[in-house]
Amino acid sequence: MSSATFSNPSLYLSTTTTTTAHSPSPSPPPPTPPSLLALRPADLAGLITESTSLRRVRELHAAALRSGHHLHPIVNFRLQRSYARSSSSSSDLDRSLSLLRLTPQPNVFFFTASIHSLASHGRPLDALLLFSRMLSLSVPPNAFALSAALTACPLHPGRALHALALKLSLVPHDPYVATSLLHMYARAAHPAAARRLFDAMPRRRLVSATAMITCYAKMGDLARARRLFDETPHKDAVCWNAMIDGYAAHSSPRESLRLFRRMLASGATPNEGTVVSVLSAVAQLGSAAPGKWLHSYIKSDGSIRLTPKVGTALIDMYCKCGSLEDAVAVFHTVANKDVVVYNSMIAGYAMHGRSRDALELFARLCDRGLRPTDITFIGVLNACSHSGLVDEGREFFHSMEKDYSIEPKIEHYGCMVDLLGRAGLVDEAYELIRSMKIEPDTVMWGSLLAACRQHKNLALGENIANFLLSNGIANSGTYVLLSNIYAAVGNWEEVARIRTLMKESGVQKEPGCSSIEVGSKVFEFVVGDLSHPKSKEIYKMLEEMNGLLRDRGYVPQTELVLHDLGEAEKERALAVHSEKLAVAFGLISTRPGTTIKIVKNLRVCSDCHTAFKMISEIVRRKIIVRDRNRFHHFSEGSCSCGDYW
DNA sequence: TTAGGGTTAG
Repeated sequence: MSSATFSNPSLYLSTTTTTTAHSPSPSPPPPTPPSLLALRPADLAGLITESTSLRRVRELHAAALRSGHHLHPIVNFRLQRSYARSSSSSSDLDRSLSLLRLTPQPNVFFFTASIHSLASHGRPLDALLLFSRMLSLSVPPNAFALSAALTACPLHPGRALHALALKLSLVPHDPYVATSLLHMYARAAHPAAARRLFDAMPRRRLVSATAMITCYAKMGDLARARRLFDETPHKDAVCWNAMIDGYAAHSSPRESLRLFRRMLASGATPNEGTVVSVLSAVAQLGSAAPGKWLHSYIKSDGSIRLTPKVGTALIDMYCKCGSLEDAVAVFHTVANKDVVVYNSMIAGYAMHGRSRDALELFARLCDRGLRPTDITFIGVLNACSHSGLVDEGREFFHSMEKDYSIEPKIEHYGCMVDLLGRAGLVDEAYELIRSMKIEPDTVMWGSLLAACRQHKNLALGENIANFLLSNGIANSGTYVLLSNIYAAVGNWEEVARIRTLMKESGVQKEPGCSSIEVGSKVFEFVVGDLSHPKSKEIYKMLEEMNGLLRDRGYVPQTELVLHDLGEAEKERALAVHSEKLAVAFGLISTRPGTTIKIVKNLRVCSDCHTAFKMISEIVRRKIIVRDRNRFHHFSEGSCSCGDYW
């Protein structure tokens, strides 16, 4: 439990109160109409309950203070409830808490409203403290107070609350308490404990089933989640969302999308949460057609507004589907943009290599008075890294701690290692890793290893690879990169040795896979794929392209081929890479002049990168490739990455 | 009175 999580426990935990604590508002109250001052407490209380805006509540609060009725128990309670219900800012919440403190003997209702407010405003530990304060004042808890305290409650105190619930005979019969406990175990990744509660409940309610489904889905146990989901009748949007989001969050975007279509067919009404989950699924797929369809669905459905959350998800989706223009258009339409909206747009610019735009947006974010977050800096550093902006990157990296008090995390170090490594400052990158207080991860080593290959730094590359191999933290990428490093310096004996080592240790390179969308259908290709019905035409086009490429001086980079093959076979192996097959298929099945969009699961191979630049010029078409790291926009013989990747 | 959804390097 970190003390930083407690916002200001002394505000309501202390029995002695200070002047400031008594004052509900630091600023002078607004002028009070004389008519309000003449009201009797009961009438004032009635007006407070009827008021629909926080502004009105504040006005009535001011009137209560002026007339001295603020200590009247009913007026006091109604004010507190109104603040607790509508508090959108922490100052409203604190106002509500100070009212609680003003009340001589608050009852359980009074406490519950505040506990609930704290818990639902991301202060679960403060909520728990207040709950324990209530117990210490001998106010008996009920189901309401207990379930409020359990909202967002962590496992350890949660277990104690479970015991208390048993003592009060609230479980398993009270559905609210039981479901709150179920949620608590679900958050703590204790599906077995959650399931025991669920099975003990006398009646299976939709909310509890949804909580259980969410629990399984969060754990990645999609099969169990789905079984319970299918067994649950009369599902509402939240229940559908739990399952749709489960698939989206565990790399099953197709299943997520399929379920969303079934949801629509079933007549259930999607809400904001649904579209946010489905948008993230579409972003993973990277296919523009379902994304566009979803966007028009949102626009046509009057009930789903373009809130910052929906906007963020849309921006992210468009960026990852290769349509930066649509993302920018959405960005400009979102009202009340928060920092997360900016973050998604900055990250979007970065992944498309539009570094200057990313940095400009960062400046605009600061101008608007928004505070950048750690994630903002990941986007910013990534932008620098993709364009070789070494000095800027260094500056941002230092500034995040110095000016914004954000301690760099492994992700930020990862960006810096990548930035320095790509720029050829391999030793500086290595020094940075060694200077870190955090343990480096394999990906970070991999990124440095890749830099060693790129800049032909054999000594350091070998050093790192041996370290990874002997410590058992090498992955298939380590072997491939090490082999590439030897190939780059022409040490073919070592290349052969690594290949044998790879075979012996049983590591296998993750198979590359490229997909392309044609006529709103997605086609996938692996290396040497022959499964497509149009395979013959695809290979014919490939051969034709190869001829044209050679005429322009293209030389296959056979040193990239890991297998022990003859030169001709190596060339053959390169020619049938999944991304080349996808582009060939695109060329034969789309109209001339249209953009070809490819999604690849790994980094685009450097030979394909060279080939695509030339192809874009030969056929006068744009080719957009999303690889594991970023986007490449090929056009007129060059790539948006400027060969810096 | 319950529940859930957005951004994240290589």
